Amino acid sequence: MVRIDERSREMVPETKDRILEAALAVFGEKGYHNATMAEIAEAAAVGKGTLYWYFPSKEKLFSGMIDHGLGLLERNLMAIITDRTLSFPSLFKRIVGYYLEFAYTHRHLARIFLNSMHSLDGNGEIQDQFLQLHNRFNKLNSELIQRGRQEGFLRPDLELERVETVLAGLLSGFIGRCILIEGDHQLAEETDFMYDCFLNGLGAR
Amino acid sequence: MVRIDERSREMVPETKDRILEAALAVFGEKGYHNATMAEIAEAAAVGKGTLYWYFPSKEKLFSGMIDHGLGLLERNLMAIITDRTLSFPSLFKRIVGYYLEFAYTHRHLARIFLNSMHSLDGNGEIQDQFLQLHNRFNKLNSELIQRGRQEGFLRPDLELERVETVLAGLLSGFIGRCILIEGDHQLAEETDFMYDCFLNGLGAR
Amino acid sequence: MVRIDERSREMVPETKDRILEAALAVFGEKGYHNATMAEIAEAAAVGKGTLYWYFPSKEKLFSGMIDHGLGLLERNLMAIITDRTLSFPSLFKRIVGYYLEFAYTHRHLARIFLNSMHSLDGNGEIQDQFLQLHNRFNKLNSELIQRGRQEGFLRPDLELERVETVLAGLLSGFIGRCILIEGDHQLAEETDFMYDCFLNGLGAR
Amino acid sequence: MVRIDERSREMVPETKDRILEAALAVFGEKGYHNATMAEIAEAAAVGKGTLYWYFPSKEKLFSGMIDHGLGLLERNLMAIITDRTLSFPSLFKRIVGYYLEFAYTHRHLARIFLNSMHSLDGNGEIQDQFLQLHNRFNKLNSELIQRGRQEGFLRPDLELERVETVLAGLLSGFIGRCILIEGDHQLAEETDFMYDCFLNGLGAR
DNA sequence: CATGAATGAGATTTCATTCAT
DNA sequence: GATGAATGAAATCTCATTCAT
Repeated sequence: MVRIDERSREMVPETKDRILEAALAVFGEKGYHNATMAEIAEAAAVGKGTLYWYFPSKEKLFSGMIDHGLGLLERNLMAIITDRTLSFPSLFKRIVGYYLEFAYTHRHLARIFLNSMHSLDGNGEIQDQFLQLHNRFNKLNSELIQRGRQEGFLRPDLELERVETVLAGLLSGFIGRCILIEGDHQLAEETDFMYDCFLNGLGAR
Repeated sequence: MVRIDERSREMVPETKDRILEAALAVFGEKGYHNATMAEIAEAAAVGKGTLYWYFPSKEKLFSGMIDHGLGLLERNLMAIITDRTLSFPSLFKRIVGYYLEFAYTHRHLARIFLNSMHSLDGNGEIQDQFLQLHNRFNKLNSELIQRGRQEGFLRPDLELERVETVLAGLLSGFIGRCILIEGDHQLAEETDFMYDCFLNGLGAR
Repeated sequence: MVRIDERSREMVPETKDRILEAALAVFGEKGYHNATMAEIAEAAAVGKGTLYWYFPSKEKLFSGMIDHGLGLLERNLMAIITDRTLSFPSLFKRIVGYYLEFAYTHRHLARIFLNSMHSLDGNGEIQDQFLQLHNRFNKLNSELIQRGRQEGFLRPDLELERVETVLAGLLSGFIGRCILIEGDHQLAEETDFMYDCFLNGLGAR
Repeated sequence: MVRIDERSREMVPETKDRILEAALAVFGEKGYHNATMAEIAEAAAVGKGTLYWYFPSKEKLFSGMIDHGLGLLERNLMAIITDRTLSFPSLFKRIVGYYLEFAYTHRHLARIFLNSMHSLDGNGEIQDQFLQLHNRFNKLNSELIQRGRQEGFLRPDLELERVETVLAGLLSGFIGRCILIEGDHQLAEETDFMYDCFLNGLGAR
């Protein structure tokens, strides 16, 4: 009659969401170390102890928030890239456009994502998580590039890694602008520009 | 620009350098928050109190270290860009090549530099310093781009800001690789590739 | 002595027993402070809130558990000592034998009992309870000793308190061994030895 | 010129002693868990942080205090037992007398020592330390017993372990009285009584 | 100039207890 | 009667900073 559930605590999804939202806001605003659990609790309108009912440590809360937030980005990008009906130009624009749109609508997450690449802020486990995350996104970008090659849009002689670096750099640059510059962005134009730039460069003629 | 208001604090340059080196090593290895003044003091082989003779706070030490380290990069880039005898292709390669070489030989600094772009690590004052730093580097890049335009190497119709973003993104991508990937890099090749990519893109034909 | 002032709290005896058993197991295994109400609830297969239906606080649960567990020991020892048909040697062996047997079959309780003597674990109220408990057991031991005296088995010149101390010490030593040493003990032999030791000492001849 | 001592922090013996004294007083009064670092700091008239300059954790402070305090007892008992000029009766009385005297003058330590035998208060490492401590004292007692045997004062047929248990029990009983009962004790008389009791028992004749 | 023992504000974390369901 | 999500007081511990020497 009484069931002991030693696996996981009973959780109220609504509360968990409030905590994740608050964590995103506070971590995104002040960074991992400058954010305090007290602030997050206040932002989530729960007691400090409640945070620990849902996440065993500050670290896991941060990491859970990352998974929660960037999981959406990853899944959506996955959905786009596995759509085999899109030709490379459309695919590129869909992917890059979604990156930008996501950055635009989730600035906090985007900032954390950019920071995470070379950051030493967190501790070992968080670093690991970020490393794996970047590997997954890189693999996704790599897939995009290979589609471009197969369809003959990209120079076939180039080392894959270098092309990945170019794409990652461009994304990082433009996502960074979405974060830094307030006001609205012409995402579609920006995307077209990136496509043009990626394929044809910025040289005259 | 030269301030002489650190009134009567007598300093031994040798000691100050040791501290700056130690700060670079420790901050570069562990990040701002995970580094402790005790560690830096030990690495510099001075007492903790001595750090405070030379720098009034952890924050100022960090910021002083940045100025010290990236000042060299900035001055050398300045020297290159003010050389009006170089044509755009040489200029581009000299600038970009020096960025990469610097990143390669000063990994800690390069990592801190990349982190700093979107980081929330430090507090307000450090953020400000980083903002100004990035503005200066961006101005420098902007200068390079405008030389390219004037000499007719770059499409004249493009918004300057976008081109800046592309250049910054490419640099960020390739500097990131210098940091992440151990072993030696073919910096000259990499530079040529970036030039090619920047002007002609990666599209077939 | 029987109080009926726990007014209208309706309790299911079966549940209360499960809680007491669980409390004994957990407190006995980890001590008062290292045991948590959550653990006890889980061990009892009830919700945390249920503990508070039966006991108003952790402290009272602990203290209730002591009464419940050691009450049995006390009542049985009482039954033995009030048996006026036994001569001192039999009485001593019955009493001591029962102490050892009880310690052997209720290690957790025995450990708690031994700890309690000089422990500072709980707070004031628990200390008081332990003090009274030890006074009662001491009175019981005292009774045994006086029977020995009356029947001429013990030296009549000795201060009662000292003899009590000797008996308590011996019990504490041998009960401690029951707890520390796994495997089976020859309780009957041990009891005989204690009797011999108590009366004749361990000196040669 | 500058020596980096990575082994251990520079410590002021006077301060360390104040801390150890304070720790003894507070732990001895309230037990491990009920004592707080804040209280100990206040009792030692130092800042909370200073405790951590001298001891890396509450646990190590406790454990350091034990070593410091009981080390004296152990060394002095060792000195007595290695004196081969003493015959068993004198040796026994010197040893037991010193135990009692120590308990009498260091009640806090004695209480902690008695508690420690079966306590579950501390955590794993502290338990280990106590285990080793008790083993060492037991070995010492064992040595005393064997001297008694060799010199023909003790029955040769008895199992050593049982005799150890008797001695430990007696000590525990009488040390316990020193702690519990205020006012002065006739330590010499008590010692003589223990000797008598140990050798001849308390039986009539 | 240099030192490092001392400090205490502030952070994370635990857990007995409550109460709406 | 029973539950377990929620709470917050209180504890441990860190570390930038100070200051007497």
